[in-house]
Amino acid sequence: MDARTLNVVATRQADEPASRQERKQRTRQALLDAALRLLKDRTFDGLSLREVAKEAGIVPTAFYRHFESMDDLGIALVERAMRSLRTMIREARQNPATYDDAIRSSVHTLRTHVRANEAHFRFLTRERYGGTGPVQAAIATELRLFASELAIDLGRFEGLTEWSADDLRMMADLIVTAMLGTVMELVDVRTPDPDTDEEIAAKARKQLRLIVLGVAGWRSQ
Amino acid sequence: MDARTLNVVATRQADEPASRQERKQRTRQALLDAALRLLKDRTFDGLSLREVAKEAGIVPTAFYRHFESMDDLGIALVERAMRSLRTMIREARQNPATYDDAIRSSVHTLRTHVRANEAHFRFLTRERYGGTGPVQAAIATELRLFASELAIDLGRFEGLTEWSADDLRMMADLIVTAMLGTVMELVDVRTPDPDTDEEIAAKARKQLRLIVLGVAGWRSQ
DNA sequence: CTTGTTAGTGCACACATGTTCACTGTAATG
DNA sequence: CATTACAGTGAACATGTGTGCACTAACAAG
Repeated sequence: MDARTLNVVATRQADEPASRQERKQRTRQALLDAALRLLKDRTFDGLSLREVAKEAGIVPTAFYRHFESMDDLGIALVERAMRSLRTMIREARQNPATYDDAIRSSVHTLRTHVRANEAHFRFLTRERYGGTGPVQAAIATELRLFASELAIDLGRFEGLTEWSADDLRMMADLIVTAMLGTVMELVDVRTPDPDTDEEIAAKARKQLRLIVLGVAGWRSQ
Repeated sequence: MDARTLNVVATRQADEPASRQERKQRTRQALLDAALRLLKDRTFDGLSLREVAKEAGIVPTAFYRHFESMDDLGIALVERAMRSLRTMIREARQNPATYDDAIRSSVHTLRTHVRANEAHFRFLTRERYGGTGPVQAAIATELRLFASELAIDLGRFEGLTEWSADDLRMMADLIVTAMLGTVMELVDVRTPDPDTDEEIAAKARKQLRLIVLGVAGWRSQ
């Protein structure tokens, strides 16, 4: 049913001998991938060390050669997923001329990046809202940071240059929340096809347009 | 530390004898409450039957007299939590005169109801985004329904009477997402105090105002 | 009063879990 | 070539898990 084999460690490029640390990194990555794969229909704290080890094709005890606990693995996962997110943001940032261009291109890169890194984004959104413990905390921190940067970016748009930092932050938070909602929708589709994706993207664009239109009439109370 | 005792079953009103089915319902409720209590810092699928039974003060096997599985318990929990939500909505619905009144009173009832039923709302938001399986599905369905009703309500406001059903739905979804975000913030505060609550409420009001202001400039593309 | 129903008990089972420990084979280092 | 470092193994542990079964005691119905 699934092309990816269970024993990921065994799946190396044909017969690369590979150095020692290279192989180590490889199984470390295999553990992360295994976890990500299992997280498709399980919550992080409904996930056991043994399960992940088995899925990665190593014995449970070998897990400790790479992470000192599942929480540790979780944090590493957050870091990897956030790298995906940051890559996306950088691409979305190439200064757009108008609001409409910004919206259109942002939603486009969101859509493509989510589809290209489904597991990462699923993990991020799931654990952001549903998680507990260090993992949820780590994600919350990263996203707060991300919203701060967005607030700064927003401050450069016309009509927003006079806004207070507080108001910019509230708008940034609204946008982040709305976009995470969009990510959730994309990632929760069981069999993705371009039509439903476009539907979701269209809705996201409309939501952003609605928010942006509000700027014209805004005065802080 | 916590006033609520472990053995909830034993905690009945002094010495009410109570009928047979009354007592049954009582322990059923005790199981639901126990689960809700444990869910404060655990995910639903990181929750074991034995744990819940122990917290409720009964032996694991007695669990089956009330629910046939944990998923079953989960669904019952969704129903109870949704009753809280519906009660809230009904209160928020008393037809307000202006947009501003609607926003102010809605956010107020949101805030008070969330604080009065923290566990319910925490469960709802957590499992909405972070959950898997039947529980998450049940919540998703209920919230979709809720958004539909909100869309209809919105259609009666001035400036929105001409909107297409699709656009109303997209606006309703945006509002629901934003408000769930607010619920999350409220429920994630470790030590709630009126000041931070008011801060969160103020941000929610601003976000709603921003959205509503967008209505004036809207034309569907 | 007798009888049947049933919420809750206690024991048992076959697992799954996290972690420990002594081990092995092989790549890296001298 | 000899030695060391170390990723991965396999057996073992104490504990937690879901669930089956025979049970008890108290209530409800006849």
